[in-house]
Amino acid sequence: MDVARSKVSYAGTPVACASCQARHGVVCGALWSGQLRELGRQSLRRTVDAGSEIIAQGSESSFYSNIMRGVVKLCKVMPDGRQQIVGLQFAPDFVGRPFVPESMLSAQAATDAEICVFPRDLLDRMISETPKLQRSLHDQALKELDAAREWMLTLGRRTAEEKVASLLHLIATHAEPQTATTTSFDLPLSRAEIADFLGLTIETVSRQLTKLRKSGVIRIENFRHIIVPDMDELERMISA
Amino acid sequence: MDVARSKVSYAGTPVACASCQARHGVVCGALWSGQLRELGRQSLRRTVDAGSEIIAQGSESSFYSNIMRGVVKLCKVMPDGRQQIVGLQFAPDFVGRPFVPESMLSAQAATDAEICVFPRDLLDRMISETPKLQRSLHDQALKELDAAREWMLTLGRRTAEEKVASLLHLIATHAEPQTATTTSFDLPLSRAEIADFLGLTIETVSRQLTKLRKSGVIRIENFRHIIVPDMDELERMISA
DNA sequence: CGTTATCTTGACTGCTGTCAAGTTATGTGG
DNA sequence: CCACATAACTTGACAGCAGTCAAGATAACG
Repeated sequence: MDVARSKVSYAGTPVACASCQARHGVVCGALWSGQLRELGRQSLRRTVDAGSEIIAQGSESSFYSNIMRGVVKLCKVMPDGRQQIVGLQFAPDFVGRPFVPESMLSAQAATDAEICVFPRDLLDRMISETPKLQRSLHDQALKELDAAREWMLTLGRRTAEEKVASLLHLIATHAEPQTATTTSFDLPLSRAEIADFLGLTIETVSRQLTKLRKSGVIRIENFRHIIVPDMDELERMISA
Repeated sequence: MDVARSKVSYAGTPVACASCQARHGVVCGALWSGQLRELGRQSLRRTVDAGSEIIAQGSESSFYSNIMRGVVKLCKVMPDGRQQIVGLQFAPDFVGRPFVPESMLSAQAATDAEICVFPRDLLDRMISETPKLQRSLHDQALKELDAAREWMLTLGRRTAEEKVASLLHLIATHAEPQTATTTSFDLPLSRAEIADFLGLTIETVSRQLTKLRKSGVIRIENFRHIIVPDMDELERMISA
């Protein structure tokens, strides 16, 4: 792991867990206090900069993580350099591939992020001992599968304009849920990353964002900040 | 379910299970004999014609299935008719979405097929009582997730030629595993279905198949039967 | 204030889609 | 067995959406 670019501190006791973002998340929410204490003892928090790699594609990883803050992108790279983002994960999601140590994809921080790292073999043991944890991780896998298949529809059958609208909708609904029809958020991805998520080029992404801006569906401030005056109108762009 | 187009017979005893294709599959391989007997009592075999629907998108399904023979396609349809195949399943795979009765996708037989159908609430109960079964289904979900993400790379970043080669490779490695470098198989999908799996049109699929045939990578007999003289050469077309 | 990274915009190319015609396989009725 | 109809597939001509290449604008950084 890319320890050089991260600040490390020990989260030695459940005291640290008490106020944790992921305390009631997929993993920790399924543990009883003794297990939580043991996991807390063997876990550590890392602050990772945007762009730094948490798991490398093709490598053996002996760790799992929980996302405490920030956004993590899951990415596949081809030998010739083409790449495709195959998933976005938000706090307090779990990151890792249970049961298979070798990762077929890379996980990188898309934004500055904070993660809680713990040993693979410890969690694997807890999974086998804790049906509730197994069920919880099973649920998370199924949700990721649903999301992946939904995105396959976007990649295979939507136009560039619909793709960009789909991404904005995904971010808007996952990053910071709001009640009003007006929504605003910071994009956790650069134009290049958006292109890699949508199967487009940077230029096409930029052009479609401009088109959505000129048609009044969104406003853009400072490249990264997006304002959606009417979410219903954005949803109509997706036609599904 | 589309019972009208299927022949139904009861598989009342584990005797029927003894010679079953799925006996050691994801579900039945994880049950002890008492459970297997109960599941056998409440399950029934159906022979389904190619094209018939097993689960409808947006409907509540109270059944799960095991595929005994044939190929099942998982498909998402947009309101305007565009559609995307998001997964192919082969015997002895499990079909269904545990824990969520409403299906966000349709499952249809791609070829004539035989499936074993059993009640959702019964299996859900067995899952909660049987850690080994939970684990087995968790494994299947993770494998489907890996496959879905691999296909996202194909949909987003590969050319039409690479997409068609990827599909042939997928079928060749899943349908009938062979040892020799020469491989041959029947396509379980029509040109239209291939197009819906690859995010292309029928015409582009046809053109790329012709191109692969003229370049000697494949031979085509009777539209559906494909011969791959050298699998390595096919893999080189995919560049990954 | 200069340098660099990121993003936008424009001109043009080309891959894939659209539309249409032709071909091959399959099934039905005479 | 043949004539016909239908469905599935292939091929060709052309169009258009998204990619490529290049220049310029904006923001971030030292």
